[in-house]
Amino acid sequence: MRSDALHGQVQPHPLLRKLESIADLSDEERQAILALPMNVRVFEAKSDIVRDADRPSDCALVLDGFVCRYKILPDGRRQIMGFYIPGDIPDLQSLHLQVMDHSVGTLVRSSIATIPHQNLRELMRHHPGLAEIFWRDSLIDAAMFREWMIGMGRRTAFQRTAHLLCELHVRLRAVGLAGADGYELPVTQNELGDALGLSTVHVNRVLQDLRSEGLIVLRGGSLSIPDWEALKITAEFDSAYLHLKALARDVG
Amino acid sequence: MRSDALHGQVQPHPLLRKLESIADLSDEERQAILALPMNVRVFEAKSDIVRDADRPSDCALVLDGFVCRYKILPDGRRQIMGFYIPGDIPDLQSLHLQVMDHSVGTLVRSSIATIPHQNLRELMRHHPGLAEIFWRDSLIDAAMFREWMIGMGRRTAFQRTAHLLCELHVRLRAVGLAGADGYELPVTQNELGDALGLSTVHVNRVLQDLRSEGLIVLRGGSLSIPDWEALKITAEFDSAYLHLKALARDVG
DNA sequence: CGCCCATTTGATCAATGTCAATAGTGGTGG
DNA sequence: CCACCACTATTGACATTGATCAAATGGGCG
Repeated sequence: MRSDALHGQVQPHPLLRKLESIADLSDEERQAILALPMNVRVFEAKSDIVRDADRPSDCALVLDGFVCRYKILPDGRRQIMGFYIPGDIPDLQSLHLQVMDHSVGTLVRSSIATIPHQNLRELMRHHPGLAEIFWRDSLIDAAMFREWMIGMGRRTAFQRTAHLLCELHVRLRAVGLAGADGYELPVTQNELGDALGLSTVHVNRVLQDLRSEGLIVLRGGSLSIPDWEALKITAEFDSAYLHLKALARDVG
Repeated sequence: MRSDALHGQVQPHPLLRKLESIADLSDEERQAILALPMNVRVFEAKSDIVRDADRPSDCALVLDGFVCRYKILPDGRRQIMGFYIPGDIPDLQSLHLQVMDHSVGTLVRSSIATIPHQNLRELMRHHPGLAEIFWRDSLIDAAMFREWMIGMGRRTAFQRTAHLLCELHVRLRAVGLAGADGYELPVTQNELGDALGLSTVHVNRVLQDLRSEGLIVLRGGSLSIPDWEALKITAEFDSAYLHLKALARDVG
């Protein structure tokens, strides 16, 4: 038994939380995770953690904050390809893809733990079960990319925006970082636009539409969702693609 | 030495070709791959290999043909999320994600080898190097999703279409299935639209533009690219995201 | 020959982008 | 505590891309 199982209030390691949201861990595996060497470093808002074309020698675990994966096109336009929250390792792929094909950066001041590839490789060599779980995590990441593709290819700006808000809600809840009816969303409309493939101006209008339909209350980076079912329906949101372990009684 | 190394003309196993395009294999690993049990089955054009919500117990290896990953939305619209060619295993993720969150189907009559999960797991248990390579493959898949997202979010229909044609060319060449200046593209304009997030009508117009600019010659499923550099430039195509092993002297 | 499917064309419409200006808002130095 | 600054949000007018609808053309095949 882990010691903090005695009182539910204690926050376990963010990475443990995350992994346990998508798979079961043995005590041994938990210990091994906790034993990983981590170099914690605080990044200011809007700064890069890893850059396009880098060849990282370690992975970045988000401990606190809000991070995104993005790519800048030749003409300066930016596409954000995913948001990452505490417990996520946005550059896990660098373990097996030497060269970064995009960048990873913070949206707000974030604390990031750096874990050498070498230690991750050793961990997985000794714990094949964990290797599977990390692989699984990267597959879920890919599933999120697919879902975003569906949105950008076939959903309206309105639906797509609602869908993103649903995704973040479910993911944040899965690691205990969202309340029952909302969460902190420290993302500017410009950043939302880059993630959704929309202009800032249009994001602004879509958000107003979502507000006026009573689907969201968004004010100063704080989002609340008065009627989850309604939002879910307009977004055509089905959390199956997140492949979370326990969705039964939860949102989703 | 593998026996067919004696004469370069012999086509090795499609899966070997594919894996060797993204990583180095030892002779032992090659043998192990060749020893995989495969159940070959021919699928007619436009038929499903695996369906959304299925729980597959094996993976599908494309031996011949042209396959795609897609999802149908509630209102019937379709988004194609990737094209798969001989050597690809489009549902590799089913190894670690129990439930399919989309479908995989053929575009043309294709022969598909079915490999039980169990055998793949055993293979990887005995050959951890192969596990890494398969993981790497799934990460490259994810990189392609990201690139498509960039296209749908931030590129015009024109650029995006050109980009897709570039991607397919490089991927087909990497496994020896494309000539120096073109390849067979057995995909209807409707299917292209579903992949690019465009209407069929618009795809038609974009293709005409590409033709009239002399960037492509497309006729009856046969694509030729008169000036690769020109197409690459208009598409802003950089093959880095495909993480192929040898791009040096090749297209890319 | 006739049919089915894919391609092509034209006309019009709707969603979203772009440009430019105006308001908030929070943080900072004085 | 206040004025100022930089960034973010909001609004309006207009431009553009790409969707939609409808119809015609073309090709392959039983």
